[in-house]
Amino acid sequence: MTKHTPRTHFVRNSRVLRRADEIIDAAARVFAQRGYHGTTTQAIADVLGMRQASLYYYFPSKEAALEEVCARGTDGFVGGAERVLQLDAPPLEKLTLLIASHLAPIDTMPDYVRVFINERRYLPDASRKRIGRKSRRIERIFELVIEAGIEDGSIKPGVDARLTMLAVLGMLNAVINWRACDQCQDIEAIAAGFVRLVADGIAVTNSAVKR
Amino acid sequence: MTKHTPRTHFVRNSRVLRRADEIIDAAARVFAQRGYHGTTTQAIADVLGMRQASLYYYFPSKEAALEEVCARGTDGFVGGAERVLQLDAPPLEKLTLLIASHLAPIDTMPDYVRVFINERRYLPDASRKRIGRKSRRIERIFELVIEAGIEDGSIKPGVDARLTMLAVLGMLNAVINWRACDQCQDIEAIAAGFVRLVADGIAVTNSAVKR
DNA sequence: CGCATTTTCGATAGACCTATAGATTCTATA
DNA sequence: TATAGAATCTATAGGTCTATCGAAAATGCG
Repeated sequence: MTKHTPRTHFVRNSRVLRRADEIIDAAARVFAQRGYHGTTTQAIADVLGMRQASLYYYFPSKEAALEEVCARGTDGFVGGAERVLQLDAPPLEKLTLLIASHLAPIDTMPDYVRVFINERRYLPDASRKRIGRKSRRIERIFELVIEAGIEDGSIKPGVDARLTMLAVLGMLNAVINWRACDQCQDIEAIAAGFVRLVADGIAVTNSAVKR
Repeated sequence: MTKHTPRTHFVRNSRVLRRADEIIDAAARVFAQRGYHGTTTQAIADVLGMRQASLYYYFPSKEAALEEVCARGTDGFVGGAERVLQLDAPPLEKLTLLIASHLAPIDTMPDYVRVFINERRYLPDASRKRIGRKSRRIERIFELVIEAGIEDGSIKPGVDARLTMLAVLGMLNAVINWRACDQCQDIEAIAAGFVRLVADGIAVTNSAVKR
């Protein structure tokens, strides 16, 4: 009753929510830079100019902060992908939109995405599985669209949908790791380049000559 | 003079070398699984059934072990890529070989590669730069081969060599992260699938109809 | 302004981790 | 088998980190 018990971890008014947001944002930044285990709660507090202990008014543990950062990282992806899947468009166009949609969070919230990609494996079992489900859902959406393309004849029949999906997601997720240091290409150009690569390949197919 | 000073860290006979190898191998395994900062020297010792303190007979620090693991991780890549570059073959064939060659270490020494890819950023400045140079060399080799293809007309003139290189390395390096959990496809099939994707794309180019 | 509530703070317990030091056991050889 | 040197051990200093607790400051409301 009269004990300390900040109910804040359960009920949250908008002020608390906003401050919690700032903390999550700082956590995302530091986790992204130094990795989860390489990050001290002190470092997170430093970003905000507050004391290390004060963080615990908003979050029960460092692990909980990681969980929240990862959750926001995935949601950026899932929402967009799910929306593209619902569209009424030919598969190749959907794939184009999926690629652009997947690059969006990488562009707008790179820290969250980076943490989601690189640090989610350090989550406790329960939440890692939850995040894993979303992650597999994203994969499945790419796979479904590619399969649809094979079925309607717009994608080559021999193509391995699963392998292609893994390849495409691989190149997309890699952007997170080179965008920072590389000559920061604009995201539209990257998307366009990827789409051309995936759709048409880079080889000059001199079909008349070759067969 | 008569002090303890095990010279082992500097002079190494073959016995010491072999044991050091075992330790590095254990370190690679644990680093790969839990990340550098998530790994305790105790966990490395556990793998070998030896005491935590005994590791320090072979290595001056945990950081030095990471350095060695990363070095071996890169060397697997660089050697192969450099050899392919020297070959006298058309660019597209070189690219095919580069892809296969890059997948080889991922297949045969996944722990080292994983650590190299995910943990190298935690190396101290000096060695991180050294590793970084090798890493950039690998990128450059892919880029050179693609550029050569553009010049000799076997690769489409509009292709962005740098972006393509980043895409290809992205999909290749991603293999490390799904090979373990996914239905472990054989590496040859993965290589073949990637080559087809990169060279020809997945879209049905109904050139007669489309233009 | 005075009081209740919310938010932040200082201090630190308790756990854990790297790396060192000196003792001890193992190994090989004469 | 006695001995030197190599390899491993036990113990722990010294440091860091998370999370807690109760006090203090800030906030907002009557």
